[in-house]
Amino acid sequence: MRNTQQNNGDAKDRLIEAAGVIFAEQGYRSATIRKICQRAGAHVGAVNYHFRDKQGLFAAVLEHAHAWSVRKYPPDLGLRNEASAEEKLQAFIRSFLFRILGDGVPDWHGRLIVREIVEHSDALDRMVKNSIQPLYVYLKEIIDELLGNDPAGPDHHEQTFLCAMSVLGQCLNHFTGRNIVSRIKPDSFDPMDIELITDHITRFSLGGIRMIRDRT
Amino acid sequence: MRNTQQNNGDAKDRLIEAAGVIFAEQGYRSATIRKICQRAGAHVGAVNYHFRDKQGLFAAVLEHAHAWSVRKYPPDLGLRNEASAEEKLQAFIRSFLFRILGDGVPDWHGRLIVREIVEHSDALDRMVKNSIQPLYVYLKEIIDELLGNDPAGPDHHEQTFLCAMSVLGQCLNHFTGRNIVSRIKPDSFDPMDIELITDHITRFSLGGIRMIRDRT
Amino acid sequence: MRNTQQNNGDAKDRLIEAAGVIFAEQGYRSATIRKICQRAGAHVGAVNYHFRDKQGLFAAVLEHAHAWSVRKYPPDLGLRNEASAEEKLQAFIRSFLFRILGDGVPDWHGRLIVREIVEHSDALDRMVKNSIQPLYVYLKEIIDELLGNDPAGPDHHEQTFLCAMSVLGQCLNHFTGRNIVSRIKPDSFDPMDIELITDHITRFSLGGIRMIRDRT
Amino acid sequence: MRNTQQNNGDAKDRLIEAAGVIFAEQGYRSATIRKICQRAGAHVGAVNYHFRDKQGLFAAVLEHAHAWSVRKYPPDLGLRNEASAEEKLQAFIRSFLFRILGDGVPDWHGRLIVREIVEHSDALDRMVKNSIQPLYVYLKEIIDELLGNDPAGPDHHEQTFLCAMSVLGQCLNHFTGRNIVSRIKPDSFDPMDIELITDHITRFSLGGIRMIRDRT
DNA sequence: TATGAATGAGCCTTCATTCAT
DNA sequence: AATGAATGAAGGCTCATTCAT
Repeated sequence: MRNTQQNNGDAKDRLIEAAGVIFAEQGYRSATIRKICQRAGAHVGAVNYHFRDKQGLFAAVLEHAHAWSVRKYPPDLGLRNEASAEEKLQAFIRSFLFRILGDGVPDWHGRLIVREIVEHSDALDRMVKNSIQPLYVYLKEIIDELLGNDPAGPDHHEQTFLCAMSVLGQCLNHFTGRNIVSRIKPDSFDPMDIELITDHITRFSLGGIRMIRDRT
Repeated sequence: MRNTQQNNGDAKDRLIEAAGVIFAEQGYRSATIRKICQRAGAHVGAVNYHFRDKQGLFAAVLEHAHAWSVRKYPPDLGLRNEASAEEKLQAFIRSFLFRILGDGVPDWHGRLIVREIVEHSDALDRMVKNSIQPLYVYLKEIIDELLGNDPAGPDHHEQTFLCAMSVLGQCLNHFTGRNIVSRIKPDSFDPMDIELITDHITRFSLGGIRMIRDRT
Repeated sequence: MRNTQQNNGDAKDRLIEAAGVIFAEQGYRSATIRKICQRAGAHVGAVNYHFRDKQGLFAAVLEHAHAWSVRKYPPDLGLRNEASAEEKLQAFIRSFLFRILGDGVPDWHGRLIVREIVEHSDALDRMVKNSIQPLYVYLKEIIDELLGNDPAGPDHHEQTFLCAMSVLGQCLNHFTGRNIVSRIKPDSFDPMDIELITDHITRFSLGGIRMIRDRT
Repeated sequence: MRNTQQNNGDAKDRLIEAAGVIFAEQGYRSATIRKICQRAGAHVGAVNYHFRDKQGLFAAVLEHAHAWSVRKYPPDLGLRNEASAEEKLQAFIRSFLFRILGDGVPDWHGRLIVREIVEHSDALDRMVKNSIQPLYVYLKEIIDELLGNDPAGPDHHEQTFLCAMSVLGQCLNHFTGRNIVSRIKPDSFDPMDIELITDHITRFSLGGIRMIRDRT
C-alpha cells in the first residue's frame, strides 16, 4: 500500500513535471500528450486517468507551478517589517524576475505562467483570481505609498494602475521579448543577471513614479 | 494574360490579408490553411501554389505587415525636424503603441508581429535584422540624447539598452498582457485609449531615464 | 466473513441493477463499465471480478431481467382457469405490454430484452431457448384455439406462426417504434396508456384471427 | 474534367454504399470510419472531406437510402386509379415489406432505416418530417376509408392511429424481430417470402380493421 | 495557371481489461 | 476478497500537402 501511493504520487508528479517542461517549451497546442507521457515514462492513457484530459493536466501544471513559484519567491522575500516602500518595490521586482526568469531546478514554472499570460486559456481565469490579483493588490499598495496616495481613498486609480503596468511590463518584457532581446542586446549584457536587471528596473520605476507623482 | 496575372496578384494579396487576420487572432498553429483560404475566397491549393507552404505564407505575411506598419506609423510621425528628445520619445511611443494596439482597418499587423516576438519562429531572424534593429537604433539615439551620452561614444551601453527595454517593455505589455490587463484594470480605464497610455509611458519613462542619468 | 460475502452479494446485485438501467438506456456499446460501476457505487475492477468481463455482466443482467419480468407479469396473470381463449389473449397482450412498456420501479427489464431482440447478441441464443420459446408456445396455443386448429395436430402451422407474429409485432412496435410514434401520434394519445393499447390490439387481433380462420 | 467528376462521384457513392452496408449490419456506434473507408477503398480522411464527419456521412446515407427506397417501391405501386381500399392496403403493405426486407441489390436501405427507427438519432427528426409523415398520412387515408370515417371529419382519430400502428407494427416486426423469428419459426416458413407475408398481414389487418369498425 | 479531390500521419480521447497489493 | 492505478489498442477527427486535370 505504501508502494501504491508512492507509485501514484510519482506518476502524477512525473507527469506534471514533464508536462511543465513541454508546455513551457512548445506551448499548449504544440505540446502533445504522447511527448509528455514519453518524457514522464508513462502511457498515453495516464493523462486521461489522472487528469481527465489535456486541459486538466494543463490546469494542474499551472496550479502547481504558481504555488511552487510563490512559495519559493514570496513578493516580500527577505524584507524587514519596517522596510521602506522603495525597499518593498525592489524586493517585489527581484522576486518577480526570479519567478519568470528562473534559476532553480524546475525553471519552467515562470516561463509557463508568462506564456499563459500571453496565450490566454480558460485555465487563466482561475489563476488570475487566485494568484495574480493578490500579487497586483500588493504591488498597488507599494505604488500608492510611493505616489503618496491616501490608502483609505478610492480604489483603482488609473494612475496607480498605469504605474503598476509600467513596472510589470518592464519585468515581463525580459521574458516575453527574450527572443528579440538576445538579438539586439550588447555583448556585455547577461540576460540572466537578475540582480542587475532588478537594480535598473527599480531605479527606473522609482524615477517614473516620482515623475508621475510630481506632475499630477 | 493580363487578366491572369492580375487575378494571381489579387489572390496573393487577398491571401496575405486573410492570413494576417487569422494568424494574428489565432496564432500560427491554430490558423489553418482552410480557414485562411475560405476567408480569402481562394481554393485550398492556393497557399501551396503561391507560397510553397504554410511557413512561406507566414513569412510573406510578416514581411508585408512590418512594411505596412512602419510606412503608416513612422517612428517620427508628425515631428518637426528640430524636435526635442522628449518630443521624439513621445512620438516614438505613440507610433509604437498605434502599431501594436491598432486603430486602422487592417489592425492586425502589429499584433501579429508582437505575437511573433513572443512565440519565436524561424521567420523572426530575418525580420529582426530588417525591421526591429533599425527601430531599436532610433530609440537608442533618443535615449542616449536624454541620458546625455556622447553620440560618438562607444556603442551599446548596457545602460541605454536597459532603458530602451524599459520603454519597449511598457508599451508591449499593453498588448502581450492584455488578457490579464482586462481582468485587473479599473473600470474607468479604456485599454484602447492610446493617447492616455502614450502620455503615461512618456512621462514615466522620462522620469525613469532622468533617474538613471542622475544616479550614474 | 459473513460480512464479506454479504457485501459481495450486495455488490453483485447493485451491479446488475445499475447495469440494467444503463444497458436499457444506452445500449450495450454506449454503456461503459465505469458508468455502471459509478452508479452501483463499486470500483472499476468489480465487473471483471464478479462477472469476468462486460459480456458476462450483460448475460447476467439479461437472465435476471427476464426472470424478474415473467415472475411479475405471468402471461396468464389474473385469469380464472376456465377462461375463454379471448380472455387469455387479452391477458397475454396486457402482460406483454406491461413487460415492455414498464410501470414498476425497475421498468428497464422489458426494454432491455426488447433492445436485445433488435440488436442481436451472443447472449440472445440462451435467452430465446429459456424464455422466449415458452412464451411463444403459450401464445401459439391460444391462437390455435381461436383458429379452431386441432391441438393434437401437426406443430408449427405457418398460419399460427404468422398470427402470433402479428400479435407480437403490434405489441413490440409500441416500444421499438416509440421514437417515431411520439412524433406522429395524435395529441390525445398517451403512449403509456397500456389498458387502451391492450384493448385495441386484442380487438384488432381477434378480428384478424377470425378473418384468417374463415378464409382458410 | 470528366474524369474528375467521375472520380468524385464515385468516391462519394462508394462511401455511401459501403457505409450503408456497415451501418445496417453493425449499427452506428459499432461501425467505424476505418472499416467503412476500407470497404469503399478510400482513406480515413475521405469521410471528413466529403461529409465533414461521421454524423454527416450517416445523414447522407439515410437520405440516400430513403430516396432510393421510395423511388423503387412507391406505396401505390402497380395500382389502377380506381383501386379499392383493400387493394390499396395490400399494395402499401407489400411496398413497405419490400423496402424493409429488401430484395434488390442494395438491400441494406430498409434495414438501415428500420434500425434508425429503433435506435433514434438526430438525423431521424428530419427523416420523419420528410419521409415517414407523408407515408403515414397515406396509410391513414386508406384506413379511414376502410373504417368508413368521414374524410372531411376531424383529423387524427386515435382509432385510425392505433390501426395504422397495428399495420406498421406487423410489418416492422418481421425485420426488427428477425433474430427471434429465425429461431422460433416453423421450418416451412421462408422469412423472405414477401408475397406470403403480404397476404397474411393484409388479411389479418382487414379483419382487425373490420372488427374495430363494427365494434365502435 | 489554377483547381479541389484525395491522402495519410498524427492528434486527443475513450475504454475494457490487467495486476500488484 | 477486493481495490484502483496503470495499460494500450482503437476510435473520430484535423490538417498540411500532393497531384491529376
